[in-house]
Amino acid sequence: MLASNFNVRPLFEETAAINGRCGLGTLFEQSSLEHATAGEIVFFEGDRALHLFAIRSGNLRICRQLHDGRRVITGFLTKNDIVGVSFKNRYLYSAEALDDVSFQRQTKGAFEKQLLARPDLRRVLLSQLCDEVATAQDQMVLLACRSAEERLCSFLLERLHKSMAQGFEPNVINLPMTRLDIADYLGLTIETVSRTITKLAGQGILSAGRRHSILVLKKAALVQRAGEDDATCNDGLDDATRYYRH
Amino acid sequence: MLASNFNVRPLFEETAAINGRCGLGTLFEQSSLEHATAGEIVFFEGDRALHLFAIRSGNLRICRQLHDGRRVITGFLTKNDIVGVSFKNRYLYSAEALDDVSFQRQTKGAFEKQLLARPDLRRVLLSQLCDEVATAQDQMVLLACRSAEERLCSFLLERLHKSMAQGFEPNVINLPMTRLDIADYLGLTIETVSRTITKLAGQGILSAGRRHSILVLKKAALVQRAGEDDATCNDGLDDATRYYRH
DNA sequence: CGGTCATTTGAGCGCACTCAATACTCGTGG
DNA sequence: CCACGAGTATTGAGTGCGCTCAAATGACCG
Repeated sequence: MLASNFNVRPLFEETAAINGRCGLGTLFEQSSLEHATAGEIVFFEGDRALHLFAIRSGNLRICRQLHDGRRVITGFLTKNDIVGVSFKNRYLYSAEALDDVSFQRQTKGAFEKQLLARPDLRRVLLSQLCDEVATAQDQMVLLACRSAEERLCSFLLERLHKSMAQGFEPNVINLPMTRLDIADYLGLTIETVSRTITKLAGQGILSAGRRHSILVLKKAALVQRAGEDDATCNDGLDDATRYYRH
Repeated sequence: MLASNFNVRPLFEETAAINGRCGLGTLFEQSSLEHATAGEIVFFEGDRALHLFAIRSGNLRICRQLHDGRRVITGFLTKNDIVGVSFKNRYLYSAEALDDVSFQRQTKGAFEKQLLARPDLRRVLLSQLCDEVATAQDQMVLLACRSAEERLCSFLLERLHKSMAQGFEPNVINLPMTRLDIADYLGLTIETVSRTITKLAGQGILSAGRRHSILVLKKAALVQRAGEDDATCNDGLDDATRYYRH
């Protein structure tokens, strides 16, 4: 195994800023636009991994299915994300549309070929891979030792940042996924997710208005209940001596 | 985010086979050998990430510490592993010696510079990164929805494969880590790990002899209790139609 | 307005956790 | 070689968080 440790945020913002001009998405521009509606599956876990996909609008969930029916969602994708980067013969997970999705596809061969001529994009690819490793490790920490409330608060904050970045009203969380999706992402049941949201609303921290949007009333309380918020803690870090004991 | 899906096994075996001749380890060969003993910390979470490390012998644990004292082990490293690959300013985790460890180090700059001249090694690096992403996602599935017994059986099988690959006697699991390390890796408590091992031994599946080695008596039972074993299921897959419903 | 699906709410249970005590391992020194 | 001590592991008792099963309510669409 190779343990890595990558410059997530700065590079991510960089790629976000240059997307459409220099991002990996440019490699898909000659492909025709395809569409999927809520519940449609772009590709299945186990399918031959022939293509990569660039999401242009809408949202996807990335799922892994256990043979007994249990499901884990390992991530949610949205505009400007790329999915299917792979050296493996078959996809290790399914990609399913949460709502109306439009995307472009590209064969693996053509993608790799174009990449050979673009050292700058190779670096972007690497940085996004790194981002993914870091995200996966954060998720491992969350799943390994956090309570239901901590998990949900963490998730809601993450979503709040995404929503604000996408231009939603301040303090409004946009949730394109269902409660069941959230549960499968956080390693909880749908009932526990629901109960926890209700509890937070009862404490005046949230106001769960409609199904797919939640208003945050006390962000500070949310941060506190999330335990140490990964995002805010791992970000700046330019000075030494941090939070560990020994 | 960028969701990836990589050719884990074949590439891994390739890198294992060529290690010492063409692997990433060659980039460390001019460095002097350093040593650490059990409990020593090679680098801390939060330290400036200046170096990469190539493990030459012994075992390490990779830890993340939460500010309230909880700890998660995200992986174990051993001979021929590289740690510290990073575009980030600071390490996101600590690396601690489980036993007597010898390693070589290399600055990030020198590593990257040498890599520029070696497209073959760039590919190895990428493949190992992919391996790590796949491993992390397997772990997410394990942590999100498996019982204590499933987790432990999964872990023991994983360790059994590693032990046999390293030339231990057949069906003997070598465990360089403590029960607490195992617990922090599997998202359990030390008591639950201990109880589960006792239970499996009582059922004649294991024989927990000394502290750091376990004899497997019924491997099939272990596989069955692990649920679907990720390794064996994700491996071959050359034919279509696999285990999902829809 | 009715039907379907998503969500909420309730009651009860069980797995894994916590706290606590005991037993084992292994290294060290008498 | 044995006795001792510190760290590690096992075992026991009891509890609680999140799960399961079940029913009611609410949202959305034709």
